[in-house]
Formats: sequence, C-alpha cells, structure tokens
Amino acid sequence: MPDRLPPLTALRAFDAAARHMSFAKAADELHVTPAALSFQIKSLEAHLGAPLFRRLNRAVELTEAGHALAPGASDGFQTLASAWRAAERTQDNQTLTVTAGPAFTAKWLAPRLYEFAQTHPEIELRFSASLKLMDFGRDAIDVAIRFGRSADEGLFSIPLAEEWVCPVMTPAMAASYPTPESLMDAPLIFDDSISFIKPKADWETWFKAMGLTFAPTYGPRFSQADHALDAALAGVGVVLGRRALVVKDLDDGRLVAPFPTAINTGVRFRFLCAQGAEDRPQIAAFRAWMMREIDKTAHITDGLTLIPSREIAAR
Amino acid sequence: MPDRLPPLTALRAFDAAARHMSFAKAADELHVTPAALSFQIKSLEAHLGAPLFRRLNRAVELTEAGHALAPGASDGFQTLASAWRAAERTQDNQTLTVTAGPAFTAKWLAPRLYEFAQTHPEIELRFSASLKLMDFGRDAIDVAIRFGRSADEGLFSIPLAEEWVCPVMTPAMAASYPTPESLMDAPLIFDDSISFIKPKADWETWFKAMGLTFAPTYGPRFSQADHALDAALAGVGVVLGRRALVVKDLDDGRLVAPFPTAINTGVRFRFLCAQGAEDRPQIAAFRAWMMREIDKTAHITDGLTLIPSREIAAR
DNA sequence: TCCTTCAGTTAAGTTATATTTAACTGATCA
DNA sequence: TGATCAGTTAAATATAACTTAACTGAAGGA
Repeated sequence: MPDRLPPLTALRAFDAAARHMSFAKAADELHVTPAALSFQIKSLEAHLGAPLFRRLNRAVELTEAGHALAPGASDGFQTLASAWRAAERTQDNQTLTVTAGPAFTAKWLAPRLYEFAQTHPEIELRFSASLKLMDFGRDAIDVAIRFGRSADEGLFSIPLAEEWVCPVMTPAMAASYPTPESLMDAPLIFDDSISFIKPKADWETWFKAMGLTFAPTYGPRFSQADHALDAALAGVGVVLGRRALVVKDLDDGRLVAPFPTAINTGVRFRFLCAQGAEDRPQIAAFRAWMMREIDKTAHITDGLTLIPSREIAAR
Repeated sequence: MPDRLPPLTALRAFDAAARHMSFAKAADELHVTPAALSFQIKSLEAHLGAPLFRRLNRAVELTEAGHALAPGASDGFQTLASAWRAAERTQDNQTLTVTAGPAFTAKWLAPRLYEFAQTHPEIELRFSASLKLMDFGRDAIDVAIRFGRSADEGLFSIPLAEEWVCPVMTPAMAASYPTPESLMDAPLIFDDSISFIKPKADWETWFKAMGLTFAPTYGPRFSQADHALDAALAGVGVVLGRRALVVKDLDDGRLVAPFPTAINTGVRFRFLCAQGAEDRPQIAAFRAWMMREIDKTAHITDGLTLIPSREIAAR
C-alpha cells in the first residue's frame, strides 16, 4: 500500500535534522559528514519540489512543509526502530522478560524465583509488574501472565490452573472459628481485586454456598489481592483467598483453609506470549517450569468441593 | 534517538514481502526484479543474524523474528508515507479541505459556499463534516472550525465572532408571542448541542436574564443545533438560536429575534490550521473570506443587549 | 575594523549499495 | 515427463551515498 515514498536515507537525514534542528548534530548522529547530510536534505527537497528548512544565519528552521513532515517522520522511524529491536530480541535466548500483575508477582512468582534460577542458570529473568496490556512487539516483553476468561486473538495463550477461592486464615485464628456459621462473627477481609468478575465470588456468595444468608460489608478492604493476603497472614482476619495466590502459604502451613468448600470462579490465569514465540528455549523452559510448579501443588484441591459461582448465583 | 536501524531499503523490501507474503508480488510493488528483492531480504537477514522468512516449496512464511518485525515495519512505513503525503499536500494550492461540525457546515458554510466559489474559482473546496479532533498532519485537513473556549497548543488559532444565543422564531410565530412572559406559554425547542458549556446558556438562563423564574423541560429536544433550527424554521416552535447559525436566517427574514436580550456564552467558534499554514494562499483566502462574511452580518448584534452567562449565573 | 568561528553549501572523486540480466534449483501440476 | 512457478545465485553495471577539501556569509570578540 505505501506508495511513492521519497528516498529513505534522505528522509532519515531529514528526521535527524528536524529532531536536532541542526544539520551538524544530525550528521553527527548518523555518523556522516555535514556535507553528506546537506546533500541528502537537498535531494529530499528536490523530490518534494519545495524547501523543508529555512536556512538562517546561524540556525535552521522548518518550513511549513517541514512542519508537516517532521512529526510523522520521527514517529515512523521510531516505530521501525522498535520493530527492529523486537526482531533482534527474538534472537536473544539469554533473557526472559515476564510481566504479571502485582499480586501474582508477589505471591506466586517471587517465592518461586530462586528455584527457577537454580534450574535455569543460563536464563536471566526480568520482571515487569504491571496490569496494563502489553504489546509483545512494542514493549520488551516475552511472556505475560494475565487473569481473565477468554484467550486473546493472535497470541499464544494457555490457561493455568482453575482459580477458586475459599476462606483462609492463620492456624491460630482457625482455632477460634470452627464452623462456617462462626465465620459470621469473624473479622472478614475483603479482596476487591476480583470484584469485577461476573458471577460474584465474594463473601456473600461463599456463605450462600454454605446454605447461609449473610452479606457482610464491614471490614478492611484491599484493592490488591496480595495486600489482603498479607493482612490475613498478619492475623488481621479471614480472607477469601485465590488459589494461585494462597497455594504456597497453605502448603507451607502459614495459612489454613478449614472449610472444604471453594467457589470456582470460572476465570483463570493465562500464560500469554507472541504467536510462534512459545518454542523459544527460554519461553518453553519457563512455561514447562510453571506447569511443573502448578502440578506440585495440585494436591491442594484434593478433598475440596468446588462449586461454580454460576451455580451458586442460580440458586 | 532511533539508533541502529538496518538498511532501510532492505527493511522496505521486507515490509512489502511480508504484506504480500510473496517475494514476486513485493518485487512487483517496488518495481524491481525478484532477484533484487531476494537479495535485499538476504541482506536484512544477515544484519539480524537469523532468517525472517521460511522458504517453502511454493510459498514463504514468516519466522518468529519475521512475525516480530512485520507489524511494526508496516506501521512505520505507513506513518512515513502519510507524513510525506502531508508534506506534499502543503505544496498544493488548488485544494482546500475544511472540517467543521454538522451544524456549522449546514447553517454557516453551506449557504455561503456559492459565494466563495465565485470569488475564488481557482480553489477547489472540500468538506469533511465531523466533530472529532483531527490531526492536521495525519488527516488530509487544512482548516478546522471548532467550537470551544481555549486555543489549542501548537496550532494557529483565531477566534471568530462572539457566540451569543437568543430566542428566534418564524415571523408568524413572533406575532403570537409579543412579550418575554408570553414565551412561557410558547412551544419551546431545546438545543442540547450547547448543553455542555459551563455557565449554562439554556432557556432557564434566558428567562432569568429577563427577570423571570421559569425552568421549562417539556418540548422537542435536538442533539444537533441545525436540527433544532430546522424545526424552528418549520414553525414548530421557538429556539435559543446560536448567533453563527442563525445569522443568515435572521438576515434573510426567515427567522426573527423579537427580544433584544441575548446570552453571551463566552465560547466562540475558532478557525484552526497548522502552525505556519496560515499563509498558504488558499488558507489565507478562506480566512479572509470568513472574516468578511462575519463582518457583513455584524449589524445583527446592533441593538442587542449581550449579558454574559457568567453574570446571569451569579445573580 | 578585522579576524576567527560557526553552520551550512558546493564540486569532484571514491566507495558502497542496489539492481539487472541470465542461468539455475526444486517443487507442483497437467 | 515437461511446462511452469517461486525463489536463488553470480557477475556485471548503474546509481546512490559519502568523503575530502575548498567556499560562503553571518556573528561576535579583540
């Protein structure tokens, strides 16, 4: 589609000159002599049929045509440069950049990092804790862990373990609240991080699953799941813990889940990477390692009754 | 900033090949032989140190590196092409593309078009009726007429006439409603197009300016000012007409403004064009012509009392 | 005033890059 | 089996890009 472009070297010279507002500096940037740069810009102006710069005593300024061209030129070359960097990055099998939300980073990745580094000393792992959607091309991201229901178009995407929630607390606190009914008097912690999912997976839903009608609203609220868990770990109260985030603490006995009924949210964490990137050694290794780690803690679901939130909502 | 780019000709060859998924078609697009194209891509692959295409029996497909590069490359070249077109357009003094909202287009520009064409037969005028913000670089727009209070950064911007509103109606209808008080029983039309402006300029405000307390809510509502005016012209009722949009109809006697009190909204239409473009012949001509047209109807404000909406709100 | 410096230009010659022509490979398909 | 298609290769050539070196014209300090 892009037809009739001027000579690209000349356009590049113009871009550098426009950014620096100086031919000399532009020549420097491109590692050519000022003469070459001057010539390139002259040739570009010849192509256009009009000057792009107004040559002043000791400076240059853009003409109207130059003003029209400069921002797009800069933009275009930046896009090309970042695309090229993305292509170069695919040749790098030493580093692996993973992005995940703060909660998953803190409660799943961080505690397991040491183990990954042991198994794959050749891979330099980098983290970018952020929830905003990333473009695998533009941003320097290899793998994203995202929480959601559907697979994204045009990406390699595999679901991780089912995400259920159930009440978790410190062993000490569990002693004081032996039954689901007794939890109605317990200090409840609210994790608002999953309040957006459609059939709710909140305290009211869980009590409903237990045959109880109770819609608690008072208690500390956290917008980030890891903060809610930290509060529970500190003995502040009881929280509806998300499987992926509590599995380690349950395994290590820092938290317990005394009631064997969990709400299956229907939403999962997903492993995402660019189409075709799933075979790159460090990405394949990371994926295999994640899968192994999840398998290791699969037993946590044993003896639990999972009730889909959809089913509870329908009652 | 953009450092270490591969040879741009080679990158361009890659872009064409990736878009067509065929070296032959890409060679065709770039008007070179397939051999040249093959060579360019080979050189790009050498720069990267890895293949970008997998050569199959009778087709090519992108490798992972190719997948990483292709979208950005296409994007980048498209940006460059459109920037170049924008620069080319500044050399064109035959055409003039103006964008304005539907109401201004219908009620100000359209009725005066013929006259402009008479005075400037050499200029081919094009219209793009849209309210969305335009990028003078990207979109093929020379002049924008926009309604607002502040000037935009980095643009050439001059305010047009002060925009006031006052009740307008057909002469026939004016006969039945001789006083401001009587308007309280008149069929009132609501123009929601200026409902966003801060010190309101609505019916309640106008009645307040007349010392009357009346907040009408029933009556036909229009989201576009020109539709509200069309309704008034059809004799449906009385509308608070905006100066720029009613001036022609008042001048021609199709509408009358029997009450000499108008609300000064403090907001104006503005003439916008790219910085430096204000001197291009067709833009300068269009601007001068607009200013003359506004001057021609300046007398419409004679005898009117303009009360700033701010002042009415403060009462 | 004059001389120096700065920023960009010009011309001639050189080097590097891009392109063509023409012969070649290897797979598909009638 | 042979025609055709899609892409490759090699050698020759044309073109574009760059350098060196000399030049212009204005600003600014001694």
